Amino acid sequence: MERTEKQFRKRNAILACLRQTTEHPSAEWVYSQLKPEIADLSLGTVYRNLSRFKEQGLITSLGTVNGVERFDGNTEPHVHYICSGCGCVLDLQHLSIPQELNQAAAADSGGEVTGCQLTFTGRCSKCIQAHTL
Amino acid sequence: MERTEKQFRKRNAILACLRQTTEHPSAEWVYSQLKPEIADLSLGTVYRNLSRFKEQGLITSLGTVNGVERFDGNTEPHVHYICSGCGCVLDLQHLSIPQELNQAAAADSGGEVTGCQLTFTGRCSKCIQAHTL
DNA sequence: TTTCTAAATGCGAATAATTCCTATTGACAA
DNA sequence: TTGTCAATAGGAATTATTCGCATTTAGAAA
Repeated sequence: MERTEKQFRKRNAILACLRQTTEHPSAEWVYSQLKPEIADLSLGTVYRNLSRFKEQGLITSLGTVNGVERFDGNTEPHVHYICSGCGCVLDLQHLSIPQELNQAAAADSGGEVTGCQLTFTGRCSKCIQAHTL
Repeated sequence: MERTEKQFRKRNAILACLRQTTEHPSAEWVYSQLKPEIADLSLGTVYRNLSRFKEQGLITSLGTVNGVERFDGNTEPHVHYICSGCGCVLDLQHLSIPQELNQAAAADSGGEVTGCQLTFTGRCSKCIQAHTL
């Protein structure tokens, strides 16, 4: 197990990074976080593993914000808020996605439904304040 | 008006293209649709105008599907279904976004809410059928 | 008409996020 | 020790999108 620890050291670090933050980070962000402690980490590895995690369902993608893809280590269905000013992403803890919609969506689309995303956009409080100053 | 017609001929054609289709197209798609009838249309003009329309609120963006941005000429709030197989986008006509959520989202985020997107993902009926064959 | 200005565009270069390719390394089995 | 296979580094390649600049055109002014 010491061996597998070493074998998957980078992979584990990348996943752990996603799990520990609420930043909904980009590949670059993960890279810049881990690089100091893992000197020989390469950006390609971050991309490769994020893509693998995504297809394994270990993480999800929020889509792109300002042209860069953002990931979420929390796979529980929840609602997002994306600020059009600074690009930050918040979890809206007090809102939930009505689960009965999934069946309705499957019926309406005629296909199968595997995921659902509810996202609000607007200017966050920080951006409003900064603009007001 | 004949003059303005000519002056904005390409711009109008691009907007009309978005309005007339339910394809939720990309810039390239719009370009390839219009190019035959407007021989001297350039892709840059399509990008430039789509971006302008978006910031004017005349169209909306769905975000990217397989790395390319997709647009919607229908600005009425409605629910989308994106197929992870072929990348097609459907409008779910029989579902609606609970409008009372906007206030709750504003309260929960602490900022202001200007938009909301509800998107389902899965494999569309065509892709299921193709896979079954 | 002639001239001027500003907006719209074409076209090709530039940018930047992401993916791809190849050599290398390390883990494990035989 | 040898062989195999997965994981990775590093940099090149790809590609959607944006930018810069010269050109055209509409409409106003002279």
